[in-house]
Amino acid sequence: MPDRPLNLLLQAPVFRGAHPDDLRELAVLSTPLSLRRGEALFHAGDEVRSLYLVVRGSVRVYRVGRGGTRELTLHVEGPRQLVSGVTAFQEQAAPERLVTYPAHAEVLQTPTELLSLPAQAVREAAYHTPALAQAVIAYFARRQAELLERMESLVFSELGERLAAYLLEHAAAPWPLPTNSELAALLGTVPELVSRKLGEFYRLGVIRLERRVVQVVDRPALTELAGQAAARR
Amino acid sequence: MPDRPLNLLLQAPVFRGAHPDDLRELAVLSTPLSLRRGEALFHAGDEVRSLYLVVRGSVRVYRVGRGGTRELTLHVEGPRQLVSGVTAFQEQAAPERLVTYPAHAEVLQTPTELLSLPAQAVREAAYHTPALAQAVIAYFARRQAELLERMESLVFSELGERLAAYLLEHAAAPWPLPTNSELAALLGTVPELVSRKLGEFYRLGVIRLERRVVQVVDRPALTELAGQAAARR
DNA sequence: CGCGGGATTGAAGGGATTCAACCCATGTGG
DNA sequence: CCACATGGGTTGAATCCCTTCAATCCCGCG
Repeated sequence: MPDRPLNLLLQAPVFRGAHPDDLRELAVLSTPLSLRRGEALFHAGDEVRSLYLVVRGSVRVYRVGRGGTRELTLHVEGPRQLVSGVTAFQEQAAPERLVTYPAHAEVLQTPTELLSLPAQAVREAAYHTPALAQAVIAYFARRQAELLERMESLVFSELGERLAAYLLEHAAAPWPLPTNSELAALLGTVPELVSRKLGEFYRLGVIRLERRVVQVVDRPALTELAGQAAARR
Repeated sequence: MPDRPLNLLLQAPVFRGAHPDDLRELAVLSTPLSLRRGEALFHAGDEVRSLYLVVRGSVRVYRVGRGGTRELTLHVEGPRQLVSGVTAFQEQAAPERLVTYPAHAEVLQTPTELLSLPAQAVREAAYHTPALAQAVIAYFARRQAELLERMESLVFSELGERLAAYLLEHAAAPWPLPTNSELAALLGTVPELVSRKLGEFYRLGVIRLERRVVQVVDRPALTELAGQAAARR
């Protein structure tokens, strides 16, 4: 089916409200790619040429610090979400100063399917189509609000609160936890601490944990533990 | 002079590259206001009706946490900069869900002069004028990159490194320090710690400090102290 | 001269970090 | 079928930084 890319684009929140005609050209220019868990989509410092729409699977965008011993996950993007969407709109300040990715991106699930879109073309489309401009700008604004929330919880909340908030977000049903390393990167800490805190919650009886499958038992208590980290939801 | 607002708008980086005709309508709708140090521009939770262009003076945008005992300064905006620029572009998700400021804003200098622009009109203008859309989007992208830098340094660097980096940024000549409270809010900590670290740097001989006027004496050493927090500049 | 806001300093305590050891499940190859 | 390697996970202990509360100091100002 030749216009499947177009449908995918139309369903992405970044382009919400756009008319099919606005996206037809981009759909033609898009190229699909499929990666497996652990594979890198790009590295920090690479030149930005394209942006990626997740079709299936998920991608983690992260930065490394402390001489590589530590990672901070900025976003985890699932289907219909954009990777590097904001960066791709940075114009280069000078001809010799290339725009580069400010973070790394790696694939979390096998298989993960993506649509690669040329950054230049997307920019052009957004500038010249009011509906697209509106959607992109609104998307950026949402993104920034999310980043601020993230930043605030990292600065103001302690690890226990952040972990409790994380657990509450996914508490609908028992679900398998990511590895402690991944959790640590999400929460801005190290695997050891995640292990300790999880054990603490377990001993308190607010969660059940068996073979990495976790279930929230005492939601009020967990909400209490999340403190103000959860107050905003 | 009736078209002074227009000139101010034309000089703002947010609207860089715009044609005067694109901004004429906005200039007419703008209203000037003048505030003094300590006065609030808006509070978190207020409905977003306008965005502000700083003409003279400076404005601090910050969030409070830990039950009000602690503040985190997100940005300090000077002349030609926009306050609440990103938030003002958030469309309301539902008719009953107003868009509200996610942070507080207060004036740092007396006098601070601003131009208030109606959010709705600015949005419309940006959507329908390609040059404006381009400028606004580029501005958002830049802003997000800055936020990421900020977030990274808060997560990865220790207080001493952040303070050293801050001092280096302003090291061109001796200059008067803000109060310790303001510094603390910028660095994500409390005034006591700022005092301690400043004293430490002083005893190390890397800065001179007299009546709140600071001067970087040993720049290499300070760069060393800033560690990776300065490596990216 | 006393007042008040900010700055400094001390001390107690807690959370986070780091390094290291150990466990456990899985998978591989002899 | 077992030895072994591997990658997580868990736990302990030492240390460090940050936090918090409180006392004191300093300086400008009425």
